[in-house]
Amino acid sequence: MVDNLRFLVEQLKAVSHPLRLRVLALLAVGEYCVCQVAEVLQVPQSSVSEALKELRRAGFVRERKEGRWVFVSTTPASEASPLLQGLLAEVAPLPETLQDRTQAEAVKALALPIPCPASKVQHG
Amino acid sequence: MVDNLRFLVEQLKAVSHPLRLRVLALLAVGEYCVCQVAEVLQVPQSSVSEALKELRRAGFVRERKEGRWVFVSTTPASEASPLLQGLLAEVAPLPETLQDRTQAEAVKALALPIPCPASKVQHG
DNA sequence: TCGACATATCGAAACTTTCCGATATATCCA
DNA sequence: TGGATATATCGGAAAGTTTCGATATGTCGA
Repeated sequence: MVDNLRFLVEQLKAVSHPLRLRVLALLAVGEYCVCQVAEVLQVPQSSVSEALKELRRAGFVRERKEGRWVFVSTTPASEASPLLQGLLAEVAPLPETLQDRTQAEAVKALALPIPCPASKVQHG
Repeated sequence: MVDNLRFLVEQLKAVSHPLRLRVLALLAVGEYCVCQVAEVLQVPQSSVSEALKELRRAGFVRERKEGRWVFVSTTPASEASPLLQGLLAEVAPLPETLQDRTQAEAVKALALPIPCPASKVQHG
C-alpha cells in the first residue's frame, strides 16, 4: 500500500523518462556495472549516473559496491512496490527499450556477454 | 503488451503529476462532470480541463458529452492498460489524494453527494 | 606515491512543464 | 436573440528538467 500521494508521484516521475526506463529495462535482465550500462545504452557515463540516482531515490534499484565498480540491479521482487513490479513486467520483454537503433542490434546487445572491466581483472 | 517505449513514457508522464493523479483517484470512485471535479479538488476549472486533456491523451479517461456538461470517467477495466489498472488499484483507496487538507475533509468530500448542476436542472 | 580507471557531481544552456487569469466557444433556455 | 453556465484554449511568466562536458572523488595495483 502506498502511504502518500507525493511519493507515488515521485516514483512515477522517476520512470517517466526514456533513459531511465531503458536503464530499468536493462536491469530487468540482470545485474550490470555502471560502465556496462553506459556502453550498452550508448549514452555518456554522467547521464547514466544521474539516471541511476533518480531510480535509487524512487527505490527501484539497488547498488552493490565492489572495489571501484558499482553493480546495479532492480530491487528484489519481494521488496518491490506494486508499481515497480508492474513496470518490470511491461518493460522487460521490450528489446526496443535498450537502443534507439534497430531491434536487431538491440537484441544483439542483450544477447552478448557484455564485457565488464571487473571480469578482466579477476586474476590481476 | 505495450508497443513502444515512447508511449509508455507518455503514459507515465501523464500521471506523474499531483493534480492529474488526484483527478484519477476521484474518477476511480465514479463518473463526474468537469465542474464537480474542480469543485471537489478545489482547483481552477482551467487546470482541471488541462489535466483531463493529458489523461485523455494517455488513454486513461473517457468523456461523455451531455448537453453543456462533459462527464468523465476512467476507461473501462476491459480496455485499460495494465499500467492504468495498477494505478487505479493503488490510488483508489487513498482519500488523501483528493484534498491536500485533512483526511477527514477528504473523506467528507468523497462521501457527500457532490451536487452536479445537471441534476438540478433535470425537470427544468 | 603515481597513473589508470570507475563513478559522482557540477555548471549552465536549452528545453519543457506548470499555473492560472483572461478570453473564446458551445449549449441551454426563455 | 441574449444571458447564464460549462468547458476549452490561449498567453506567457515562473519554475523545473534534461543534457553532457569538465572536473572531482575514490579505488586499485605497482
